Amino acid sequence: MDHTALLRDAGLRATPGRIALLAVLERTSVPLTAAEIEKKLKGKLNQVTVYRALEALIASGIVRRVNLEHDHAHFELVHGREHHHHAVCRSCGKVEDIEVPHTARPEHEALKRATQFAALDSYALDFFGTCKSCA
Amino acid sequence: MDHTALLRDAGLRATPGRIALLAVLERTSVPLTAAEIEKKLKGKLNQVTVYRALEALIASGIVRRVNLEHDHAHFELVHGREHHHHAVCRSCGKVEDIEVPHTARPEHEALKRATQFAALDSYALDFFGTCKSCA
DNA sequence: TTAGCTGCAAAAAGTTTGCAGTTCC
DNA sequence: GGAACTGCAAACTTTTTGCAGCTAA
Repeated sequence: MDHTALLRDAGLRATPGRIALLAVLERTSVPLTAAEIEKKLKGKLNQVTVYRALEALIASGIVRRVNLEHDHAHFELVHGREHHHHAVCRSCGKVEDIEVPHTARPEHEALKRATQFAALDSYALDFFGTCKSCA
Repeated sequence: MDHTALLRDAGLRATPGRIALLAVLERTSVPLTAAEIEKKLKGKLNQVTVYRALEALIASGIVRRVNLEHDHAHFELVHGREHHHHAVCRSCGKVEDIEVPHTARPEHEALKRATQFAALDSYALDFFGTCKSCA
C-alpha cells in the first residue's frame, strides 16, 4: 500500500508533507525523534506540524511512539503487527533494531500477575549496553 | 543496609534530604516522577536538588531511570539485582509492578542479533493496556 | 466549499546550569 | 577546612496550544 492510500484509509489527508514524513520513516529503519524527522524533511514540514502529523498517525495506528531512556520520544512505523525491539547504546544513543524470537506472547503471563489491570495488549522490550564504536 | 550506609558506600554524603529521598522511593513500590518525589518530600528538598540527587544515585547504581511512554522520566530503587517490570495504563497512566518469570536472560539472545553492539547488560520489559478503573 | 492541514508565535512542561551560601565529614 | 550538597533564578529543550491562512477532496 502506498502512502497516499495508507493516509486516506485512515481518514487523513494525503498532503505532500505527510507523504514525505512517511517516506522518511520508511527509509530509516530505526526510530527517529521529532527533531530528526523535521531535519530530514528539509523544510517540507515545520516541527509543530511534524508533531501534529505524528499525533494523527499514532492515533491511526500507523506510527508507534517508542521510549528509549532518552529525554525525548522516538517514532517508528508500525510495520505489520510484528514486534521488534531495540538495542540502545548508553554512551552515544545509537539505536539498532533487533528481532528476538518469542515462543509465547508475554502479555498473557503478565496480565495474570497484574492484579489491577483489565487488559494488556502490547509491550516494549528494549536492550541497553555499549555499541562497538563506543566500546 | 540502611540509607546512610548505602549513600556512604557509594561515596555520597548522607544528608537528611537524600536519606528522605531514599525513604520515599522505598515506601512507594512503583516508579515516581521527579515532581512526585519532590511533593512527597514536602519541602525537605527542592526539585532542582531532587534532580541532582537522582543523578548521583543513578550514577552509583542505587536508582534506576525508567521510561514508561510518558512525557517524563520515572525513578525507582534498584532492589538487589532482580528484574521487575511494569504494567502501564494508557488511559490514566497508572503503573503496577509485576514479576514475570524468565527462563533465560534475554540479553544473550539479543546481543547475538545486534550486529553493531559490543555488549548488552540490561533490558526493559514493560506492558501497556487498560487498568480496571479505566476499563 | 469546507473540514482538515499548516505555519508562526507563544506558552507550557520537564530538566539542566550558574552561582553563592551551607553542611557534612 | 574543604569538598560536597543545597536553593534560587534563569536558561534550555521538548512538546503543546491559539489563531489565522491555506489546501486537499
